[in-house]
Parts: sequence; C-alpha cells; structure tokens
Amino acid sequence: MSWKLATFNVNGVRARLPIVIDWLKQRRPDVLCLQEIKCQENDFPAEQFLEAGYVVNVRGQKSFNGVAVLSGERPERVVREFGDGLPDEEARLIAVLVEGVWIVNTYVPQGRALDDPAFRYKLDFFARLRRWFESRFTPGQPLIWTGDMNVAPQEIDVFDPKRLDGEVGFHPAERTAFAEAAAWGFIDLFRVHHPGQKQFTFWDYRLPKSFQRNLGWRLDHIMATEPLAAVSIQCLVDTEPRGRPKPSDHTPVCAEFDLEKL
DNA sequence: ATGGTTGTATAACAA
Repeated sequence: MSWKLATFNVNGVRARLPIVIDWLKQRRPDVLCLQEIKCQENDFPAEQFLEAGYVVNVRGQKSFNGVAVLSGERPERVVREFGDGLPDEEARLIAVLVEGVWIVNTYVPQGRALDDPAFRYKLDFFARLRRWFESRFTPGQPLIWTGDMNVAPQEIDVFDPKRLDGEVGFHPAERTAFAEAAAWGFIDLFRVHHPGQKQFTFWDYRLPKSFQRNLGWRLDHIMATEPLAAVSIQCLVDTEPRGRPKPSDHTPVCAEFDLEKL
C-alpha cells in the first residue's frame, strides 16, 4: 500500500474550499500540505475536512500567509514555530510527524521586488531554514520539506528563462539561497522522476490566459531526504484544479512512496 | 507599457 503526500497553495482556503474538498475526495492523499490559507486558526473551515476524514493542524494569521497540514492519521508531533529565538510573526511554517515521517510545510516569502526589504527577508528565510534543519534533523532520517518555495530552481522551471532572468522568483540570489538550503540533504522529487520535463505549478492570474498558454513557473516542490527519495514511486503535478472555475493560481504537486521499504 | 487578476478585506495591500 503506497503512501501519498501532496502540496497545494490554495490562495485562500475559504475561497477554494469546494475545489480543495472535491480534489481531496478524488485523490485521497494521506497528507495534504496547504499554503496561503489566508485566515486565522479559528476561521479555518476544519469541519469539512474532518467530515472528509482528515485531522487538521493549522498555523494561521489574519488576511495573509498561513499554512496547514491535513492528515489521515493524527500526527505524533506538531511544530508551528522555528523556536530559534528570532521573531516568528508570519505564519509560514508548520511541521508534523506522521507515520514516522517528519513533514515540514513552508510558505516561503514571495519577495515582492529586488529593492524591497521582503527580498532580503526571503533570502534570510532560506538560511534560517537551513540552520533549523541542521539543529533538529539529520539527512539520514525520513524527512520531507514541501510547500510553495516561491523559487523556480532551473531554467527549465520557467516559461521564458531569458526574459525572466533576474525577476523575483527566478533571480540568481534566490535560486542560490534555495539550493543552499536544499543542499543540507534534500532531493527534488519531481525532477528526479521527470528529468527534462517542462512542468509548471503556478500560472499568474495577471498574465492573460497564462494557464491556457502555459506561461507558468515551477514554484511548488516536494523535497525528500535520501532514504525517502529511495522509496519514492512517483511525483507528479496535477494541473486539473488550475483549469476549474475560480481556481487558485497554483496547482497541487503529489508524491507517492513505499514506506514499507524504508 | 511597469500593465494584468484575485483574496481578504471593505481601502488598500499582497501576490
């Protein structure tokens, strides 16, 4: 029996509730990581997910950001803060231990613009994450780092690498920052299973017909340590929800594992 | 050209 994990930036969980619930019931992942829920914990529509058979853990804030993990099994542990002594005001991190696997779900800052303090905050967020991994985990344990990383790692991961070179989301500094965090011990599961495939997870609302024209970016990632990558069966992007009415600007990424071989 | 749309809010801000 395979074990399935998915990540989905929903861009407002209340606005996206019909799509997310419908998708969950069809795909039945064991774990679904959400980003940009855009609500406080008390406003999270937990009941519908409970009815669908999922346990809900949320780190929310008013209006912006916010992450959640839905899981078929109740997590043995839940972590909602870095706990590194630095300010942790934005709801961008939640981690759970489920069925022996640590799952770290992040909504990495978008960065806004190169000359905006948010861009430096984004770079620092990756460095902080790397230190956090170093202090709490080892690359030899089964660990997943997933979510909206807001970085397209390679040229193949954006629709026009020449035009977008240096833009936020594809700037060399943030590609390096992401790569250095991942170099702690993570493998990009989609790229392992689909080398050379141009496949996006985000299509900007502001570009006319961006999804239909496939003018997208691969910003959402499932990163796994070596033991988990070794038992991964598949990793794919499900573009179906992006084509629905009133979609998120992102679409889910899914991975499948044979945990019995761990 | 520095545009465009969407969600949370209920005027702007963030993405």
